[in-house]
Amino acid sequence: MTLLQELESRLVAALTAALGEPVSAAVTTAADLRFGDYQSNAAMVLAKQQKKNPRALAQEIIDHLDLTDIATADIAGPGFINFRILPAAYAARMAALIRDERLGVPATGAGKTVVVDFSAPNVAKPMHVGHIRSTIIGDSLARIARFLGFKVIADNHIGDWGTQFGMIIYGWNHFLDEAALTADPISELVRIYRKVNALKEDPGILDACKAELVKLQAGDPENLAIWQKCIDVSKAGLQKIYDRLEVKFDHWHGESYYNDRLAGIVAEFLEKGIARESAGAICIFSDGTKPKEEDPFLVHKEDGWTDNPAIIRKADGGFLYATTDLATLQYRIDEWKADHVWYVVGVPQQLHFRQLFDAAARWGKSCDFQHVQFGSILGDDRKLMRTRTGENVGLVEVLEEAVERAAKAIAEKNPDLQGEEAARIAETVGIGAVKFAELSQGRLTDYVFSWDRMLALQGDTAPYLQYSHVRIRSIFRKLDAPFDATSADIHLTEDAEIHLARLLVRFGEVLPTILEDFRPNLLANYVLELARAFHSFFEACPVLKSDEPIRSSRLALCELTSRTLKQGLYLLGINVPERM
RNA sequence: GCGCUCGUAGCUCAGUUGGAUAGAGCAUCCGCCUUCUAAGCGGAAUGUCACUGGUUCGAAUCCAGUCGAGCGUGCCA
Repeated sequence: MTLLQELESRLVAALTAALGEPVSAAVTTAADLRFGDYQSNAAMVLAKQQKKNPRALAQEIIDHLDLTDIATADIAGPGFINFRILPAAYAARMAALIRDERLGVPATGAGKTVVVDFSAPNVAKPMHVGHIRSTIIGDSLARIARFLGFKVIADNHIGDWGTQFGMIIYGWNHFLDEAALTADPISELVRIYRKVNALKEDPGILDACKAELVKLQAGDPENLAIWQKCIDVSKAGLQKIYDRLEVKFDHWHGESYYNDRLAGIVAEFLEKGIARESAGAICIFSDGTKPKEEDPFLVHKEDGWTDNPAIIRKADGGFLYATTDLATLQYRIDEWKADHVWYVVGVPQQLHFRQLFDAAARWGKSCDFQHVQFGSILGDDRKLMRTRTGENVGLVEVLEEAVERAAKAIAEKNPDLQGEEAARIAETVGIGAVKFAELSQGRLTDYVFSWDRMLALQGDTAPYLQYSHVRIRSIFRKLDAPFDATSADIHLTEDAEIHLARLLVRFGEVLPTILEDFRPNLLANYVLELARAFHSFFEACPVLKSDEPIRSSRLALCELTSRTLKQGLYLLGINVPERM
């Protein structure tokens, strides 16, 4: 049980005793350290319901509150109950956490299977900075869920079957430069894609592209061979980026994986009356089954509310991503026994997911579907970055630049580091900086892409966090004999020590809340606070030069901080160097 | 038109779901390396929480409206 849960259960016991009936109450971390460590506004909430005086009620609660060996409590302001944790209680927690491989994190996901659908780039298009959010946020959520005990299936649902292949095959047949394809396959695919994209104003060419797509989806061997070749080179290119980012998938079930199920699904939807034909296409309509406020299929047009269908088969017989998504969701439930599916996809697709989830419900698929949406990365013009126009910054370029800047910083700040070791650290620091920039902000905010913002190395950044770990390791490097943290007695006397303990205890409290709203930035905030607490401790409290038993106590505190920091950063997908 | 996501310090952003004097980082100013890595620490300064009303003991947070930004709204994904 976390410290917060312990306080909560004691508070509930006191409330029940005071009021003579069971009541629930919440404890939160204190808004300000002046008020203590934790606080509750239960007295004010209940006083309102029962028309009592909040401070008097708070006193009544405190009279029934048993906080022996944990904390002291007092009343403040309009009726807050503030808890101050006893240093001895923190010390006891520290000793327990040092022996706990899970660092106090409860296994809230045990027994549940979650499919995390993230990254999902279109193959044969370059990954640009706009793709970074899904990849990094999704990977972090997958890592966090795994640590919380979920069975996690990370699935890269790549766009390998869409309309762009009509254009690519057309381009392959008309404009392909074989030499360029051998030299740099991805760039060549991008080049022909953009070339055809620019030409498709011509209705003749557009039709030719559509015809190539229909041939492909019908199984034409020549187009299939071109398609396969495109997939292979694209996947190899993507894999390089994922390796560099240390992002791993359990599966790459792209859209093409579900191809042979699509016709059956359309037939089933028609048969069950969920879908019907309209203007030659097969569509899912709401048909007035819901009030318009909560109906994803109704959209307002100039002439009023109108049914806005999800199209699952085009008039020309082709299938769309609503169709593949239905097939995919069926597969994930039937084959993977998913209890939850998290789609880490941008805000612009929210209408699609509302319709998809609604259609799935009508289809009888029960599962917790979540669209984990995130804001857009905008260009300098404050417009969305788009692949088609090709003006935006490539993902590889961003990583290269990040590592280069990190290398420059290392050369400046620690010239002793040289060669291969320096290069490895630059990679860890540079990539970490990019990931942290992404994960430390709320996922819904739109932002304008900026090199300095994404690659900052000062302040609230990954290097600050990595540096705190480096400082800890440097203490242990200077240690003459091996140190066993589990046998140390913990003594907390200095403010900086107590504050460090205060934060170490919170790791297990923070982590489960992240998945309530899918907000890795809460973890980012936590590790920043932890690192700040450590840096203050490091400046204020000598470790190796202090006398026993303080020396061992502080070494144990360092060891626990090191593990917690490393684990927290790992869950954000960020590595820690031994020195920097 | 309608819907969605937003609007917080000079800049970039947090704000634990209605709580106490709204917080960080950057930039600015003042201190700190004969002591475990100064990519650091300590301190100062910085606000009409877009605007107007409403709900209540209490609002950046909830409701209504206005202004502003981005996105979406039938055969792309």
